[in-house]
Order: sequence, then structure tokens, then C-alpha cells
Amino acid sequence: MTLETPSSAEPRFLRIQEVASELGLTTRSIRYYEELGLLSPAARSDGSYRLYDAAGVERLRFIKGLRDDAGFSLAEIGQLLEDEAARVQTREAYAHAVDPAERRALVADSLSRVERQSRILRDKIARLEAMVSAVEARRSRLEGRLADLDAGGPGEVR
Amino acid sequence: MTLETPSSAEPRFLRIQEVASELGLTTRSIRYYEELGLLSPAARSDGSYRLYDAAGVERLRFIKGLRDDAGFSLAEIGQLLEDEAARVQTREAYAHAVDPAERRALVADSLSRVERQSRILRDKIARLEAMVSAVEARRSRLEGRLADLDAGGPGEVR
DNA sequence: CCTAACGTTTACGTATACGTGAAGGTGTTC
DNA sequence: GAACACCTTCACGTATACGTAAACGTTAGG
Repeated sequence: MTLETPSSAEPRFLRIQEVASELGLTTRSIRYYEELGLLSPAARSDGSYRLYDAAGVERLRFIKGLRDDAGFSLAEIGQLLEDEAARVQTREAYAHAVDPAERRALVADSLSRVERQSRILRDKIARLEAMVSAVEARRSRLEGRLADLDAGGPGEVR
Repeated sequence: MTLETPSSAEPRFLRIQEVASELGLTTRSIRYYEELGLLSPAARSDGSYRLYDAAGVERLRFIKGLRDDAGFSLAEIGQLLEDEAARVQTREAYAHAVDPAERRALVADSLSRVERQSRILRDKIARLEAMVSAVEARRSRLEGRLADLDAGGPGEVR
């Protein structure tokens, strides 16, 4: 066997292509996101291969979601992730904070950032739902007409 | 007065800049959308100025919504509008159709197109909502910790 | 009639978000 | 240790969605 200490605590790293395949991205995209400062690999191999851990993969999945699902630009995503980074930093500070008041302030800060993220997404959803209801209005008009016709309905178009 | 037959049945036309201002677009964008075949002005003046009617303005508002709110590409919007165009054509055919079976088929066709539009939008909303719930999960974790702290909570970070 | 504001087409410029090599190093396998 | 897939860093190419300027015609007002 070529296995080397397959311990359970081994930090499982993935190389860029493995991550790309798992997420349905290209390696180019991942490197480009890195250029823009949206993420950086957890580590580099001896030969300077990018190595990603689970958190990195999750971050990329989040980025992809924001792009494909929410339709945000990479610049907007950068903003959202800055909030996220600040949140993580805050989390770090929290671990070292002793004063309860300080801890409270740090958590409150994180919370406000998450709430902002949530607001942005919810706002987008609300606008999408407005569009849906416009489409639905047409839909129900058509369904009504169809029902009329099935019941031997009126001859003139209205 | 400089008024000229301000009759109520007068077809109110707007020029491109008026439309652009009303919708928060640029004239360039509107002309570009026209290049792509997403719309065409209802009429042209003697001097070939583009003239838009209420329907044209609505169509543009729809396009802007699909772009800004839903984040669709202009190509995708083109698809959605083709469906819409087919629907309108179908509506026209409906007015001339006499056979009830034919009429039923036409309405059913329109309905299926509208349903497709609705599906596309709802799919987008669903994916957005999945993202929101991910964010909300973090949010409630933070809220919980905040409550702990306010109650004189545990000293170690988890 | 003249002018200022607005419009027209044509065409080249630009930001974003990657794709696509080139030239070379890395890593695993037989 | 040679092959071959994978990685690295430039660097230039490309599609989308417009911005911007040139050169010129149109419309409305005084």
C-alpha cells in the first residue's frame, strides 16, 4: 500500500481540479476568484499546488451560489464576503475576549453583518416574487379562459 | 394655448430619453436591447425618432426587472420574451379562431408558456431561498449565543 | 429663420468574467 | 526513471453589456 498515516484527524486537502469538479466550476474561475481576493487556498503543496480544505470548498460553493442563483456580480460578492470575513475575525476576537460586555459587542457585530446579508437576499427574493405575481396574474386569466372554453364559453375575446 | 387636439384617444408617444428617464435606463441600453431584438419602438417620427407607447414602456420595465431583479442575461431574457411574443401571437390567432377546439388549443399553448416563465422564476426564488436559510442558520446560532451572553453565559467558545 | 436640445447611425473603447494557450515545474505510476 | 496527468504563472483572446465620441439630421421655441 502507498498509504501514509490515514489517520482520522488528517487534514483532507483537495487540489484545484478536484474542487472544481465537485462544484461544477473551472480551475480558471477559482484562480480568478482568488485574484479578486474572494478566497485563498488553505495551503500550498511543496510544488506550490493550491490545496483546499472543507471550509474553502464551502466558501466557493457560497460564491457560486451567489453568482448562479442570486445573480450577484463578483464585486458584490466581494462585499458580502468582506462582511463574512469581518464576521470570522470577530469570531476570532471573541475567542480571546474575556470581558462579557466585549464579547456581547462582538457577537452583536457578527449578527448585524449576517442580518445585512439576509436583508440583501430577502430584498432580491421580494422583487422576484413581485415579478412572479405579475406572471401568475396572466396565468390565472388564461386558466379562467380555458375553463370557460371547456364549459362551452363565450365567443368573443376580451 | 399651443395645444393641438388634446383628445383623449390621442396615442401618447414618448421619445427615447423620456422613456429612459422614467425607467432609470440609458438611451444606449434601450437601443442595445433593440439591437438584440428584445423590443422595437411602436413607431418612428418623420425624422425617424423612436417613439414608444405604453406597451413598449411596460416591455422595457419587464426587461429591466428581469435583469436587475432576477439577474437574467439578455440572452435569457430574449428567450422569455420569445415565449411572450408567441403568447401574443397566439392571442391574435385566438381572436380569429372559430373552432372551439382550436381556441382551446391556443389558450392551452399560451398557458404552457406562461407556466414555463413562472417555473423559471420560481426556480430562481427557490435557490435564493436555500441561500437565505443557510444565512439564517448562522443568524440563529449567533442570536443564541447573544442570548447566552446576556444571561451571563458560558465562558468558552464553541 | 435660427438655435439649442434632442435624436440618428456608425464605430471604436471599456469593464467584467472568464477561455485558451504557452512554457515550464510537479507527482504518481509502472 | 520515463511517461503522463496535473499543476504553476504569465499573457493574450473573447463574449456580454454597455459607454462614448463623431458626424450629422430633427424638433420646438423665441
